[in-house]
Amino acid sequence: MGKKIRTYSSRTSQALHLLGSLIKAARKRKEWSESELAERCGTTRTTVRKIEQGNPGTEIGLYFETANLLGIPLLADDSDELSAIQKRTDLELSVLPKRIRKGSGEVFDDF
Amino acid sequence: MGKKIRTYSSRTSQALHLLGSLIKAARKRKEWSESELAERCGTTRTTVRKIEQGNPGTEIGLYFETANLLGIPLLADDSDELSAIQKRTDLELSVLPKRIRKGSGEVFDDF
DNA sequence: CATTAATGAATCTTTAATTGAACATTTTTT
DNA sequence: AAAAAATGTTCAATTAAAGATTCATTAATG
Repeated sequence: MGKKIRTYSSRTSQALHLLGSLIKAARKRKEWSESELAERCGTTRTTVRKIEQGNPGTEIGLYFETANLLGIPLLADDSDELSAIQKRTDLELSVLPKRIRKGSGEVFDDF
Repeated sequence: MGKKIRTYSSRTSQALHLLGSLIKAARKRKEWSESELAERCGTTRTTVRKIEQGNPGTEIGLYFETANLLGIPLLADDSDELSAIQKRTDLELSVLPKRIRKGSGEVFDDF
């Protein structure tokens, strides 16, 4: 009966709202209408609209596609930097235990 | 008949894969199992798993919630910085035209 | 080495998002 | 002021994700 609602931290809402605004501003700088952006992203105006509003329920892939298309760098400024960070992360993962067991006691704060 | 498949740019896939790896590494540093993280995020292991794999179809809200919980800063280092950027973006939006018309000719590269 | 729990993986149901459409509103241009 | 196009808003139908469950595998522990 009670619908199951998902809640998000204010930090998440804040960050998503900002991301949406950044996308909207970038689109206007490029002089693209909502429909134009939607077409370029392979989606619809309805969805572009949700993205620009910072909707949490929208799939991350479309957010990233949109941001990329508009030249908004996420996580890193370029593909090479993404690779570099990926490499470091993989290295760290190879050092961390493959599985975490409760009560293992150890603390891994060496990074 | 043919299923409609959505494709993503390599840049998007790369960034999402990295984000998943960053989340996985952060979880292990905190010594949380997949189930533990899922519970804390208000979701399930199935979904946490998709996130750590960088699945593009998963909702962005859960990605952000997870990252926040693990102390991975997205877009800005803290809430105050988010607010500051939001303020600047709103200002820019107030200057940009409310609607974009094709063939308006003008170029807005003053930012 | 035996035990135990985390991870990997697959399937099915439930739930929600994307899509596509239509229409009203409002900004921008002529 | 009129026209045209972008934006705001709502809705039903389609499609896909989240959730729940089960089972196999394998790393970590005593």
